[in-house]
Amino acid sequence: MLSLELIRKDPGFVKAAMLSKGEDDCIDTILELDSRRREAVTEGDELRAKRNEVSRHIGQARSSGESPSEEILEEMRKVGDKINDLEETVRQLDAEINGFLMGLPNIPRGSALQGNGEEDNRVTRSWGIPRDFEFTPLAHWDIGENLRIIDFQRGVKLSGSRFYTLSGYGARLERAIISWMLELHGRAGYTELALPIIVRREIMEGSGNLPKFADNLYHDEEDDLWLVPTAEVPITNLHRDEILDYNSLPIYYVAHTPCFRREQAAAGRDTRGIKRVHQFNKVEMYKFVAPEESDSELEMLLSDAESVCKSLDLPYRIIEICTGDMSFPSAKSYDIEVWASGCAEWLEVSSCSNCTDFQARRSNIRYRPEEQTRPDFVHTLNGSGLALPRVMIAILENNQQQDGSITVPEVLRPYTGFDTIPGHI
RNA sequence: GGAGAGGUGGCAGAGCGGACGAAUGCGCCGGUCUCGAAAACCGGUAUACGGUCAAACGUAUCGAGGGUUCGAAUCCCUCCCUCUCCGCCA
Repeated sequence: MLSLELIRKDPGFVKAAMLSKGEDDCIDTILELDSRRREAVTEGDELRAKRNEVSRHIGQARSSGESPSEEILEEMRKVGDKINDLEETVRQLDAEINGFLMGLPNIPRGSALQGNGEEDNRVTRSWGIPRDFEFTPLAHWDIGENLRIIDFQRGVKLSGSRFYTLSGYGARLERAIISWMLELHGRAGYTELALPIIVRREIMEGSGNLPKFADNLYHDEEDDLWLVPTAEVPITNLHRDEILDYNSLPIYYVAHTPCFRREQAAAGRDTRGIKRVHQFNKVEMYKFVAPEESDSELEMLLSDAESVCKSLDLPYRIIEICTGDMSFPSAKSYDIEVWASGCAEWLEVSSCSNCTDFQARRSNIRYRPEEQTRPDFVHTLNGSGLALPRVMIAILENNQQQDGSITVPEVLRPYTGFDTIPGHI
């Protein structure tokens, strides 16, 4: 959520920022509603001040035996009605203003790449060299079926299209990767969390997923509970309505959760394999930091995500996301894409974002810059570390051998308990 | 799911229609005393909005929302949450 104060103070700047994110401009409407709201609030406050005073006098008079005149009581009744009317007006205006504010994306960082859409994103650097194959590498959907480690049909049988089942070595490999990632980030200073993955409506609002992106979410109508599309959602709200101690920042968290996405908008895209599915596992890193640290913390977060790719020996490139392609809550983002030899594609395995104070405002997460000072909103950052299906794809496709077997990356072996997934069943 | 109890400031805990943003204690901050510390004593110690150069000041907030009343932390209704007991169940 954007600060109303900022919109009042510098509407031109906010308008330009919204435009760079491809957003329609409703700033003038907000300002208009806001000034009406403030008028009503002021009038209400004045009437209440009057009522408080008169009531005080009535109380004092009563205690010395006098009884108040019916005229005054009648007048105060009217004042009370007027106050109620004004309160209702303020409530309505609040709801309207809030509706607009909740629909506005975050303002990009000054250092963010300018651009209109995906085509303007920039590859900033890359690491590793895609392996040279002496045979034609298979895509993971073929590997998965050949080795009986990914079962597409039975996933569909259970839950419909875009669901799959891992079995045997496949399930064990994924579990091993998750454990290893959590340990890796744990050693880097991230505190591990195990979280609820169905959450209340306002939790989704706090992270920025609602009200705008309801289409992408699974929803339990009976209790108005929502399945999380990423651990970012519950972690953001972990410190909701809190004032964090001035010396407690930065706070680093890491969590593994299943993620649920309806992918309505992507109907028909990437229907093969496990690249784009409705339910997947992800390890997510998250930071709560002081505002002046968030730029450098983003670089560190990115480097923590990169370290996962490096350890797994997966060739990757870093994409700087331009303003027009940036996600709703983000002020600056990098994606990490790993190379998958079989489907011959760069796969997005991580997105690292600085959300500045956008989620902190929505979730009311503050800190004290110093002892005895006024609280201010924290900055939040999130980054996948990493998304499991695509890491699985890259490992299977890049590490496949001529005989059909898969070599397990060195670092995972203590976690898998096996070095190779055999090529023949 | 049933029955009962309860939700008040950083914490504990009083207040149950007017003088209550809220006693008291603890904690925390500042001071006096001390070579220093402890103890003791004195003072301060919420958040949001409006206001202002800054203040003063005004308004709101005692789980949330509604109601009664000139006036609600206090009375009434609805909802949420916590605890205890019973039932059911990984």
